[in-house]
Amino acid sequence: METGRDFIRDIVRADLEAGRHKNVVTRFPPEPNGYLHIGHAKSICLNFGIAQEFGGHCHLRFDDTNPTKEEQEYIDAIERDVRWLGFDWGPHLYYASDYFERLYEWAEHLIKAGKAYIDDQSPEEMRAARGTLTAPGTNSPFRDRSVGENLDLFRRMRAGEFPNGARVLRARIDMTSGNINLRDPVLYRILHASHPRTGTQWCIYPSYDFAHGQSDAIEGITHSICTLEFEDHRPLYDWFIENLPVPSRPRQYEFARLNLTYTVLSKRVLTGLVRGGHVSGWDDPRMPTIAGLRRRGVPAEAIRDFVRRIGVAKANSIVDANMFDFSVREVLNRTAERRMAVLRPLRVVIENYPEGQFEELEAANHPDDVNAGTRKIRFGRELFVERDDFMENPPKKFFRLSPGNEVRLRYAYFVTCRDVVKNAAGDIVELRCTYDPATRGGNAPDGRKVKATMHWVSAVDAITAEVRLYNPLFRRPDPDASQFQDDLNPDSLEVLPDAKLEPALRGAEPERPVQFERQGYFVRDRDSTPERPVFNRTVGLRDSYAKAGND
RNA sequence: UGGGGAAUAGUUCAACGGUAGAACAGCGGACUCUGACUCCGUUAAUCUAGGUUCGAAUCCUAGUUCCCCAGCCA
Repeated sequence: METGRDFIRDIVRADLEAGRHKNVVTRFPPEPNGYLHIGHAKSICLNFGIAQEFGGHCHLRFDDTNPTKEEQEYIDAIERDVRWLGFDWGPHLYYASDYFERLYEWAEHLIKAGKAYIDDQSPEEMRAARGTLTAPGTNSPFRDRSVGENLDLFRRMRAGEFPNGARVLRARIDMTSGNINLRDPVLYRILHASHPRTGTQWCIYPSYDFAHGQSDAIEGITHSICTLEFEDHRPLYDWFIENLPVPSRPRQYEFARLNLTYTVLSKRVLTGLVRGGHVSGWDDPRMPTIAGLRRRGVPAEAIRDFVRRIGVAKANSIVDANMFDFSVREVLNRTAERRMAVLRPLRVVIENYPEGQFEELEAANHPDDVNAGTRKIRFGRELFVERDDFMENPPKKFFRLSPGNEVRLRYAYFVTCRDVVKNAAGDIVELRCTYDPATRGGNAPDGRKVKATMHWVSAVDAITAEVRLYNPLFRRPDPDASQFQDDLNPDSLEVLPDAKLEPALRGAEPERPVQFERQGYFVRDRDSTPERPVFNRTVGLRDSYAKAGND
């Protein structure tokens, strides 16, 4: 097992060596209020990865303390996505809501110790009394209620005697603290709402701060790993652990969340994209969600490889999306079988090939893997080639088809363009070519070379398909999350309605990407029908010709 | 002007007082029945200023810049 080197693994290793724990226990704690995205994948790989590497285990725990935002659909989707990513929580599936009763008892414990009180202030009053970043807060007029009164009020809160927002339970810590999280944080609020798991059993719910660390302690989590924005919650996390009779002593560590160029990894924004109809759903292949990436054809292995490459640190950063594409190509180049498909077809007639005649040629399924075997493809008088592979007036560096130029049709013959047929509007509608029968299979006996090999599809055999090309959802490398609509890329989806596929693609399976030679990696989409397959482009092949500015 | 963090090639991450290194991106080349893959070469960095030390990215001091925090969200 390759053990990565990062500051968190260093800490875990040191703790184990020092005998502070005999077993490492981590957890991935999503709130079920949206789908998981590539940023969560970083956390999942970190938490489950550490557990694997050090022989411990990792819990999946839903942080379901806010019933107004959480849904069963998200719980199901999250489980599915974590599993698909390749991780297993075994029997360790938990919910913060499993601990509601114990958390309630611990709240009473704090009240009895004089360390928590019921505040009747309105949200506005509380905000005003909290002070500012530079000015201290002021004590609530309800801060010194008796233990008896606090207990009575808290029990009546639980009993449902008060409407939403009427009162809260707060910790009594320090309204003048420089750390605003310590200015008497809210522990419980009244929420008359149905919870996906506890139904209407409760009408008061613990806050994140009051639930998270205690849940960690209950489960015996040794290393509670979260993102940087929780760094200044750590003193509060520790305060609860120290002031409550918890069964273990977890510690929180923070790392920098993932950012990727040309995308936004914010649940708020992703939810906005879905609800605003900017995408077709959480699994729209343009989405950076796990479900979207899966539908686009990205293998789980590529996501894991990517996460390994980017490392873990505490500095805010934005990873170049090229790194992600690299990992995707890395896996797909190795695993995807090759096929030929013409995305934007241009008809070719081989003038010296007999009408009605066909022959079978053999094509390799993978250039570097003979075990992948071969398949037969049919050649005939009428073919399709890529429109981009022909230029009537080619620039100097263009090696593909042009009038008078000879190229190779992959696995077939050398052909030469003899004539260009246009319609009344002047558009090229057909190419007239000749082939050299001596070059069957793709090599010339006289040793002459061609500078280009092109993919093609036999016209009578071709399957017509819809192909969807995806471009970044945002047009700026660093989109403004607060007004993401302004930065949306209007060309993020490009639909090619008339692609021509070789017949072997009829049996393409979902989640089994193939390479369309010279184009990229594609996968069959679930929108396919028997009559009309639909393919998604997972990622294009690198194209040094286009990159050189030769579009 | 409060509290908490972070600063190393264009980007992401290493170097844990002892030769600043990798990956991605870029550039150049080789190979090629995918202008792919692969291979070779190459450009390129310690936030600033002092100090400690034989020796500092690393330790100390002062400063600069960036990020997070004023939900009854997580």
